[in-house]
Amino acid sequence: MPRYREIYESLRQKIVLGQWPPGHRLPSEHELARSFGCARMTIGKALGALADQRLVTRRRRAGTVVNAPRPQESVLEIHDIEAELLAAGVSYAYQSLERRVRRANAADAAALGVPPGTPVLALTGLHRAGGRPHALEERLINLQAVPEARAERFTDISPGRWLLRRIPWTEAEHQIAALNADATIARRLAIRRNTACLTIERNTWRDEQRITHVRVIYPCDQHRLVARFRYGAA
Amino acid sequence: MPRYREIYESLRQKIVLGQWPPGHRLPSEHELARSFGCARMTIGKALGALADQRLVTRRRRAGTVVNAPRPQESVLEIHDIEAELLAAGVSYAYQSLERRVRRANAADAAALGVPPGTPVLALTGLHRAGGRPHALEERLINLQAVPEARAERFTDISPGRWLLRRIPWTEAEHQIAALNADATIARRLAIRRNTACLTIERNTWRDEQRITHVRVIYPCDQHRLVARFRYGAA
DNA sequence: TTTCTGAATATGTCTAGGCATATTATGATT
DNA sequence: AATCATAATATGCCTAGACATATTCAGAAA
Repeated sequence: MPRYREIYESLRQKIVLGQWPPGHRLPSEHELARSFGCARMTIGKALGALADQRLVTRRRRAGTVVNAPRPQESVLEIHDIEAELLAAGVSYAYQSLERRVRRANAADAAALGVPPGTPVLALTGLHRAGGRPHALEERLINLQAVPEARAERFTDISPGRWLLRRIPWTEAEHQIAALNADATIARRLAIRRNTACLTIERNTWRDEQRITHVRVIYPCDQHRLVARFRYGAA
Repeated sequence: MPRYREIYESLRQKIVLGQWPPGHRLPSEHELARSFGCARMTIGKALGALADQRLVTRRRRAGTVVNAPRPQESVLEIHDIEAELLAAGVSYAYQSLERRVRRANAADAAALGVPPGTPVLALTGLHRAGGRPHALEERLINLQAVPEARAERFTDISPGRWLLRRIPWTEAEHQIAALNADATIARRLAIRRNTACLTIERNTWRDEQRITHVRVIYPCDQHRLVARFRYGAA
């Protein structure tokens, strides 16, 4: 284990176990370098890592101070449905239900964040796991950003995969919510009306330009999202 | 802007805009140092930041290689309910519905991850926003880990806040799911039976020791989780 | 051809020092 | 007492060089 990591761990312990409470000021880099017997830059690397993890705040002249624990922050991994199912050893298939090129109406424009009239590709499809409906996907693709999507049929390739391979994205936003299945959703997912479903909406950007908006609907018994977080660790 | 950050941004652009596709090998640190006219350590800092963001993978002798885009990873912030409501300018109150000290039964043991028979504190409470029910909370606290909770009544202080201030935690796991409100949930939240609800379950550890398990239930129209992610940025 | 061994190479880490800059503390002045 | 200029200080960033270590590549040996 490299020296700076040892120092990082040693300082981290003091913080997460409460020995150095929030607000406590750490010794200066010079002092730490002396006490650990290393160069100041090595200490700087360890303290920088603590700051990256938001365990401490560093300000010139003011020094390095222990932060209050963050509320509840977590890294959420929203996996590719296909990869997830294949990893679980379940067969996967994508089935196209609707495909339409149109000029964005008001709802499209709001969801995708483009001016009304922009050409969009609207797709609805079903992800099947082991032959049974697994999730319903409603997607809008901005054809100004991804003109080559116009030529693609998406009859049995998931548009998510297709896009992920082709279009580099720089920013994404997820919104997670619950909804009661209406008649259409219930029919397509082969569940009873009013069954609670988990929905994940995702907006994707490439440098200010909107690429796609997608809403994936999972029946409540088929999916949960898991997010794990270790306080002050990579 | 510091030099290493300029270099980081310059390299990042090449990657996220597809100029350097996945699999592409970057010039060596020495070459980059020469072309940017700086010391190797400055390049190392920039490349290290790219690696932290998982934009590249670095291996000795093999060099630095552009990664395939990550599936869909996001930073999820699950805010403290009270802070969230107060920030929105809505009044907040916590109302205790049940409080019971008992030895863990099978369900408690499974949820909290402790052996059956361990003393636990089981709490049920309602978060109210503007006087109306906002979320239902079901919590188990491991009294072996937090003995001082036995003395606390939790009649009008939210146990989440109380714990957050007192107990340093090192690891947390969230699970997000949807469920149909049963009769009890519906009554307590003043919603109709079968209304879809978003549930967030959270397990908290302190160095291997389980501290608490909590499930928060939100009616579908009262809450959505938002997670944002910038590809390759802090 | 295959396998092994050593050389080359890129990164990983570290040192010892330097200048820059933000912020705080201090002391002088009003 | 209040304000302001100045000095002290801690971090932020950087250089130039060094040794360590993992990995690959090329050539030698079987």
